Amino acid sequence: MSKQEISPSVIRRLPRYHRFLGELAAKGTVRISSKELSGQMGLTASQIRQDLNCFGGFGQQGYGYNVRALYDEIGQILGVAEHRRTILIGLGTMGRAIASHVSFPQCGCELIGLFDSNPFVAGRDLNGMPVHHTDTLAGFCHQEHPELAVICVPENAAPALAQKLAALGVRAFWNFSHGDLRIDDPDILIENVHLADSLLTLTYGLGHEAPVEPAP
Amino acid sequence: MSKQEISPSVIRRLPRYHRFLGELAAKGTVRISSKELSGQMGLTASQIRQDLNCFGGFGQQGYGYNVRALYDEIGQILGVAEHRRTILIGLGTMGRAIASHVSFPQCGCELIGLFDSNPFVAGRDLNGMPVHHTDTLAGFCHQEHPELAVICVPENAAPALAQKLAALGVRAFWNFSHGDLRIDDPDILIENVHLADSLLTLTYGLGHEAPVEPAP
DNA sequence: TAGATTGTTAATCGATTAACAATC
DNA sequence: TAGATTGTTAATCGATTAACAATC
Repeated sequence: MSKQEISPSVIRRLPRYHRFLGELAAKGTVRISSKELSGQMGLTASQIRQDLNCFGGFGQQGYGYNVRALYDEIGQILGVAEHRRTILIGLGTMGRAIASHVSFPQCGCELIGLFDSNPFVAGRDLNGMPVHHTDTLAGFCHQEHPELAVICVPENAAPALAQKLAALGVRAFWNFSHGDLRIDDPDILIENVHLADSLLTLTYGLGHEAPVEPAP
Repeated sequence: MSKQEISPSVIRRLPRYHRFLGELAAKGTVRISSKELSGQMGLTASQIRQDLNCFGGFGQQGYGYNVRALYDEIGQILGVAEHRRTILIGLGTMGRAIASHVSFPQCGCELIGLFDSNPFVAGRDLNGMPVHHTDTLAGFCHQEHPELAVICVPENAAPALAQKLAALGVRAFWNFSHGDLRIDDPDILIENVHLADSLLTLTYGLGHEAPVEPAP
């Protein structure tokens, strides 16, 4: 129950557990054993039990886990029912795609503001939400106190923007600008997303096929 | 020089090294020590030297590493100069953003075809590239032999599509559909991108602030 | 009760860090 | 040469897997 020190590796796996359990629940599966789940997720049963036990005994010997209850527990741990006040800055292709494609409410986030520095974009709408001009950011933050900012501006604008937002009270950054964000305050959370990094692992993988060499 | 067995953790760090070195090179930095680089990247110098030595001695004692040479070496290892024939299927918001926002050439990939199943989208253009109808996929693959497919279709359509493409010779999948892809062939590479998973780590982090408890 | 499956401890494995001799 | 910094080995740390007693 108490939150001790959960290892980052475990935390990174939680959203995936949550997704799989959600799908099982949607399919009407009532109970599942760590063995069965391990088969579906491509993990070991041991690891699943180890992971879940970081947070407490959610299962029952001889039975397994109740899918719905486990789904809810993990959702609770992640905070999917929160309403983290979230803003998104930069409505280029990527910003628009993130705003439309990512389900913020399902991630415990409430999108309360969209911003762009282009006067032809600011003033318009996106999915029924008004887009504000970046110049109004400070005033907005003083009134609305967003905790989380999604950064979709060009690389050169990102560091200064993040610095400014941090000073305005934003405590977490989801960064899609090329180039890693770094803020010295250790209490500020930063998640740098680099899609190209992900693609490059495939490029690497394709380049090293069947490197079968004759034995020495 | 020979490619032995490089650990996945090292491979996942390579794109980031490549990015940082590219920026240093662009700034005109000629040489860098593992210590200096470690400071900039937030790693230990030890880890950097360990990582780079998986591939051979790129540095020079008493001097450090030549930025440009190291950048080129890592690019070489990743395969950034390749021309992996790549197709993208599904031109919803996300598909369009990926097509525009990700620099495929810089990742060693050549985008040779865009596909969508919506007849109002197929036949049109995206950034000067024609969008084909998904029905023409088989014929296209027989002629053009794409190796890599970017999957941006809805979750329910993704598994069947991937299966079909795998049968048509596609060897790597970059999957943006919600829900993990799994193909039993171990030679097929799959990179499942789940942006919501990344956002949820921030939600989790925000929810567990200052859990300072009184000492027992 | 017998069977199944967890929670949990112990063993293994891999990845990171530290240390230092080699060498530019 | 002296100083710096690598390449590389050894030590540490953390994460995964295996095993099994507890228990539903």
